[in-house]
Amino acid sequence: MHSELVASRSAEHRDSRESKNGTPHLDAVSLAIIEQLQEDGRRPYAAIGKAVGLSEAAVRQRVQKLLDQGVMQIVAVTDPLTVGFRRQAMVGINVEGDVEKIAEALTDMAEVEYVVMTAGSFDILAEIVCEDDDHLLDVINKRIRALPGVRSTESFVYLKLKKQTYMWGTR
Amino acid sequence: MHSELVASRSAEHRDSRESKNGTPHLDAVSLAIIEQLQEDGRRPYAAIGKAVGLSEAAVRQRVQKLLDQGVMQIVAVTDPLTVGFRRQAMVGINVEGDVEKIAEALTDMAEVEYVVMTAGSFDILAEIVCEDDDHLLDVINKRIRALPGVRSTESFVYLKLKKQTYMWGTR
DNA sequence: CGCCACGGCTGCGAAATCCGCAAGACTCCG
DNA sequence: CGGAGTCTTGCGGATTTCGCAGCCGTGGCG
Repeated sequence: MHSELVASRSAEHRDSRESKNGTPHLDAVSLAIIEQLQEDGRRPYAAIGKAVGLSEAAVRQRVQKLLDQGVMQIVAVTDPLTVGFRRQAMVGINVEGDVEKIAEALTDMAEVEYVVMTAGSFDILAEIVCEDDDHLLDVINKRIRALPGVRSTESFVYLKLKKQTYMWGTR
Repeated sequence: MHSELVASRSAEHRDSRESKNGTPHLDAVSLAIIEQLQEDGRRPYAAIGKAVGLSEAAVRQRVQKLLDQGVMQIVAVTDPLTVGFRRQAMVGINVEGDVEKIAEALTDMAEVEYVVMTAGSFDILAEIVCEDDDHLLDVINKRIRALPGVRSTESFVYLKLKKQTYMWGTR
């Protein structure tokens, strides 16, 4: 079950070439495959192969590897509001001490859907998905602020989601 | 080509029942189907049917409808940093006048991947995906700040993406 | 009440797709 | 030159997808 995107670091068989930060090297063909799947995650391998100039089996193997490596995941995405989660918020967090450690702790919370370390007036931005106000309040005040090292937080409750895309590459 | 999630408003055939805000009604079975596809966007219809207690064809129809309605999209998602976009940022924006109008304008920019209207010290949060610093600078300073009505902006450049999930429901 | 239209579900075959396997081609390196 | 590793290709067989026809429960309407 590949839930996380970044965490997976199996590193079993040494790959072609890794750039120094540890991310696997992606050639133009893999990029093209990803691009295809960003348009339609269920597009058949044969169609993708035709588009990128590869055989069906080749595409299948590359896709499988991309999934195994955690470079990409194929999933259904929705507007949470449509699916019954009525409160969402972005929370900006300031940390004293080990930022990475706090980020890890946030990662472990089920309600936290998105965690990114940033430069600027916040150390961390975290997106939270909750069922209602009580739930949201609980997560922010009882759980996040309770983490040792969290100096302060600022919340931005979502009013309306206007855009959500996954198609860099199609430009 | 369903790129946007929220924008789609075809409204051709009147649906079963809509709640007052215009979002289609989702029963427990459709929720369960979405949940299945959040785990694996390529899971076969038959397997989903077995899991939610429906025939293969029924699942197929419901999935197709969910896609057509724009309730859900099945796509590949990646960490943009891995795919060659080296600069990302969240931008908080303050607006004077029509917030919705600014949000629409942001929606039309290719580099803007995520737009949400919020309550709090920003009116809008927008996520930007760029190829390099110059590109990012250009988008923020030349394009966003140039929009009439944008009072001020604050940028949070991404240092590291720690978590990215799409599995509310699997709790 | 009877009738009909409609949406959703089921159960099939036919076509397309997925998947595993084995063999060839290519690159890199000692 | 040889070998290891990876990528690619080309198959069958199992699986899945797709389209269609039929069935059923609901709701509108005379």
